[in-house]
Amino acid sequence: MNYAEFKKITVLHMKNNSQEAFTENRKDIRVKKEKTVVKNLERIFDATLKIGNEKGFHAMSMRDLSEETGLSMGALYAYFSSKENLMVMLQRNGRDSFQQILEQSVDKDASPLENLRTVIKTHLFMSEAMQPRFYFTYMEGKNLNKVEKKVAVEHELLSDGILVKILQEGQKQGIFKPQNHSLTTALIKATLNDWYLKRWKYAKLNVSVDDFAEYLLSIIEAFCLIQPLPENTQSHQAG
Amino acid sequence: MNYAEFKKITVLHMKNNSQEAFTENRKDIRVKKEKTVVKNLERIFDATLKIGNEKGFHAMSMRDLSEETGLSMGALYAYFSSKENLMVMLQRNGRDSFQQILEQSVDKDASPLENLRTVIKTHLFMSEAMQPRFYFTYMEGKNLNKVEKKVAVEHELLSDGILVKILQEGQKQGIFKPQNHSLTTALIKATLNDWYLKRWKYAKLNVSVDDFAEYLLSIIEAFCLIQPLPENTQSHQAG
DNA sequence: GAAAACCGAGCGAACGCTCGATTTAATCTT
DNA sequence: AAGATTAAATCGAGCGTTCGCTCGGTTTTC
Repeated sequence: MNYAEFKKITVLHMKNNSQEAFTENRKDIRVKKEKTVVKNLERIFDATLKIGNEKGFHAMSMRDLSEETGLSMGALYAYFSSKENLMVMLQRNGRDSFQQILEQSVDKDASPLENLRTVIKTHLFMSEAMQPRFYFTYMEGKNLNKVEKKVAVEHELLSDGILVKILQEGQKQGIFKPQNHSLTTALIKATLNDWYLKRWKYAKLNVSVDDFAEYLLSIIEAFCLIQPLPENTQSHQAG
Repeated sequence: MNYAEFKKITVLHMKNNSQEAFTENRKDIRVKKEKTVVKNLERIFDATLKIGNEKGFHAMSMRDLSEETGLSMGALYAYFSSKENLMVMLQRNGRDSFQQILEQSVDKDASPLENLRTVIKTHLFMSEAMQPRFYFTYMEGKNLNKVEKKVAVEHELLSDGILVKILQEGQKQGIFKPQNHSLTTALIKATLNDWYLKRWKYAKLNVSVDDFAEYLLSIIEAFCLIQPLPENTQSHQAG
């Protein structure tokens, strides 16, 4: 699987997440008609991500958001109860579907190595397709209140668990070396996050998301596999 | 070298960086006596890092800073010309000495492998000793103006260059495999940054900074070395 | 007794948010 | 089909508060 293939299959699944936001935040939303809510929530989310990525969520004023969305101040507050509530909605929204897609990507009948490759690529390709959202979630997560911060941490550990489980299964099958799989996973996640956090660097290095995936996987495999794979024919060397 | 040894040698070198800040920002500072400036700048920097890490720099008000430092609003503004100027001072300060210490840690007579190990540990141990500063610099860097952002990017590329050079030299000597050393470096940096960005996770995993260093190095060596080292006697396996 | 350092009330501007007025859409009546 | 009625959605000036920052006055230092 490469990014182009992934996009065709999965992007549609991720688009209609403002509909989820409607059902999950019904009580905070004063507008009745679902169609209207979905349409305007998407505008609000997109605008918030745009401005938020440019100058940070806290520096974004509701007047900025009003201008960007074309909605008045009053209209905006029909879709969320406060600025913080908007932030929480944005953080929650998409997190569940992210976890879900990651878990669905695991194939029970496939080998641990195949699953390792699939999960890493899925994570990477999702962040590529929704870079502003991932960047925003990472950077603004620290400004959440205690409760929401705890929820975010638990979600991250849950997501880490997918990889840990695959590594453990691989060890059990005698394919992967016995190692600290939680730590391996943490390091893998760090590099996966870097793809959307340090976009400018990889653009400068002329590295595509497919290049990145293959390179990262070759590192992980060199470390984890007991039986090293035959050398890849494509060269990794820079120009 | 482990963290305890590092701390004894290098921490003193990093403490007096508010003195540098004085000489570099003389024109923006109204207070004359160097001793007074150094003392109060350190209080201001420490307080800014503390509050900034708690609630973000933008959410920190000058009244917050006044309370935390024990200085009045008027006194504060004798040490910087604006809130943004304070941010810029903090970002610049320490960056040069960081680069300098990293470069000094490279030993021309040592092997590339030794230098790789030293540089990675030095980076890691510095971020451990000054975690609030590193966290602040990473998280608030995006809120800088265009010029300062460009300076930050150039510094990062400069710092990456140290590792790239070591990897290239290792390849030349036939110790390291021919690979995309810039990309390898980017991935290494991503994991190094994760150490101070996701502190809670490594605390939960009960991983010390020394553990982290050794584990990361074993991954890098598995990927880079042509002649694999004999298996480490200490087990990486989790409990 | 200057000079240096510090103080903190107060300025205009911008903030998050509200609410009565207004416009738009949906439903009912004939 | 057209007008009347009601409900839904939007509007934006204005509220109270807080923001970054200043400056005339006070305290500290030498």
